[in-house]
Amino acid sequence: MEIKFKEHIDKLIPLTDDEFAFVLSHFKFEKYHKNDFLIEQGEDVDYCYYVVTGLLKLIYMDQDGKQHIVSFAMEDWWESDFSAYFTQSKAKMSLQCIENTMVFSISLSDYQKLSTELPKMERFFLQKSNLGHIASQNRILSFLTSSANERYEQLLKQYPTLFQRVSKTLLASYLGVSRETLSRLSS
Amino acid sequence: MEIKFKEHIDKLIPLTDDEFAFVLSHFKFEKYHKNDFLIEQGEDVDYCYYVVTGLLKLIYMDQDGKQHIVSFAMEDWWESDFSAYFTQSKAKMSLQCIENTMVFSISLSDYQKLSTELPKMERFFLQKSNLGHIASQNRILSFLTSSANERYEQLLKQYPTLFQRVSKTLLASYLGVSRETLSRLSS
DNA sequence: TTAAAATTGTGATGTTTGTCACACTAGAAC
DNA sequence: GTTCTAGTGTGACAAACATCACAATTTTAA
Repeated sequence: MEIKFKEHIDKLIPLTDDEFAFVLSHFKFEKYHKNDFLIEQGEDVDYCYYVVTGLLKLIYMDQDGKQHIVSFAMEDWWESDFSAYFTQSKAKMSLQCIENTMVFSISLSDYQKLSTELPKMERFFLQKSNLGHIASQNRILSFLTSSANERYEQLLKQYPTLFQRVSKTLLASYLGVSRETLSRLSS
Repeated sequence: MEIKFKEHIDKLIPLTDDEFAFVLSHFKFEKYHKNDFLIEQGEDVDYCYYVVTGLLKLIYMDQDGKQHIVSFAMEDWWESDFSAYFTQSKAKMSLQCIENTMVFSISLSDYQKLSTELPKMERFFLQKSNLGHIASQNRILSFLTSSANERYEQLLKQYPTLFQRVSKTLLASYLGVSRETLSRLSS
């Protein structure tokens, strides 16, 4: 588990073994089961998570009780309700396991401590945040430029493995169409 | 101009006058006219911009020649084609003036130098990036949960000033609906 | 194993939105 | 002033998509 985590960081910012041990001391390793909640809408968001293995969904439930998938979090992804995490406010979204999942979690105070004590990690978090921002912007672009059918094909191309791991109902919710419409799309 | 810039940074990370002078030495002050391009699709992206005054649009043009507004950049916003900027690749989007606009611009090498030499600024950029990521996620959420009509009302509530400054055609493009549909919406 | 729950496909129908067409207005350029 | 252009509203129609209903299948849990 730790090796995978180190390799993930090394891809952007190479660390010595000592540095990585120091990084690791700020994290907590946790195992969750399918359907467990890591974050629940309306409650405090104490941690940001790095997914080692498994699969999570970041969901928003609207007033009608309908679930919308803001994001899937697969292996090597960082996820949280970042807005609530950074401002220490109540969660607007829930983070729930689709599969059994193992994560490294870090509290906001440890995140800030680590960033200050080891500038390399601040650099790492900055790069990760920029990449996340870019990914979100691409998703916005796909809503602006593409039909449901095209968004479906783009997703299929970008994350081919997702389709064996996630129900079509969830995929539809991620794409922003009804499950019936998704079921009628070509390909 | 400089004072406004310093106050903007101070809101997140207070700087001494010396520190700010050092920051400023990495930036270039520029004036642009309405309809000028700061970034053109297909070309290099040499700078990231802080908008002092004025208004910009970040646009993507699809194969049919249709323009889609990824973002408006108002006073105090940071904007670029971040994907192309950070990876030093060709722009996928254009950044164009809606009004006469003044900016502070910074090259990627200066951005990296500044981040390294003054950790406070790396902290500042990290916080800005996180906020940008959160804003994008909220926009995604509005596509998932809301009709064109609701998205219009949300935008009206969040940026009431925008409506005196941009045409309805541009607003429609930002909201992801046709200009005719926007024209037919209530409120 | 067996009953209950979740998942998926598909028909019928209504709503939302896009596209094309045209008219009107206001401001910019000459 | 006049011409030109960009912006806007609106009708008619077509396409995309949502919703409701129901059946078939698979998965889950007892």
